[in-house]
Amino acid sequence: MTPTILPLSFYQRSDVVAISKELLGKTLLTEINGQLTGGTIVETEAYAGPEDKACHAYGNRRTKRTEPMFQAGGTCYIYTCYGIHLLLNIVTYIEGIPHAVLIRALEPTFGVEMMLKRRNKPKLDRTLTGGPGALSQALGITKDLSGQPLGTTIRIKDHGTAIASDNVMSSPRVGIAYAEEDALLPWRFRIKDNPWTSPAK
DNA sequence: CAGCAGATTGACT
DNA sequence: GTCAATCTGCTGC
Repeated sequence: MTPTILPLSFYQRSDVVAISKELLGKTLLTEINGQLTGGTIVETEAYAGPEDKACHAYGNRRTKRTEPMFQAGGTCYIYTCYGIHLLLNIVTYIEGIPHAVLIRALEPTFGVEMMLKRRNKPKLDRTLTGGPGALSQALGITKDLSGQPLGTTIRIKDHGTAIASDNVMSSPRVGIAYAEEDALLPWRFRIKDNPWTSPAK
């Protein structure tokens, strides 16, 4: 199987929900100081800018913080949450429309040793890349990478593994109670029965 | 094993 | 000053 890098046109479609689902099963890699780390994407979350109260850019709020989200699809948007956690997003759609996909969990496959070292963990377990904050730390992501295009330090590859829709579970997003009714939208996607996602509900 | 509090940085009102 | 798309560890049962 020859892995191919996803073309920009993949990200620049209007349906952020569809992109979120299709990113499941793809391989996310970072190369930092010559160290290649990453794994298979097993959990994502969709944020549809202007119409989504949960999104930082709701109502086209364009600020210094959300600026990268307004760039064209295929850009990274990295956000500091609660001061200590970095959250990795992939910007989608076209310039000026703040759509993004949050990467929530990976199944570690590349550079596991390196990721363990970064997370200061003795052995591989679900907490290595389970959750956006842990995931960013394991991949060595810093906010310097925010606003950068995919394809250099951060890459997503397609190994040809499509996830059948039967194997995609959707559920409400968490941690965004302030978003009111939009918090109930089932825009959190994960691969069914994959041990690297949080337990199925 | 469930539940809760603490950590800590940057941007917005 | 307050809030934010979270994780971890400690508590008590």
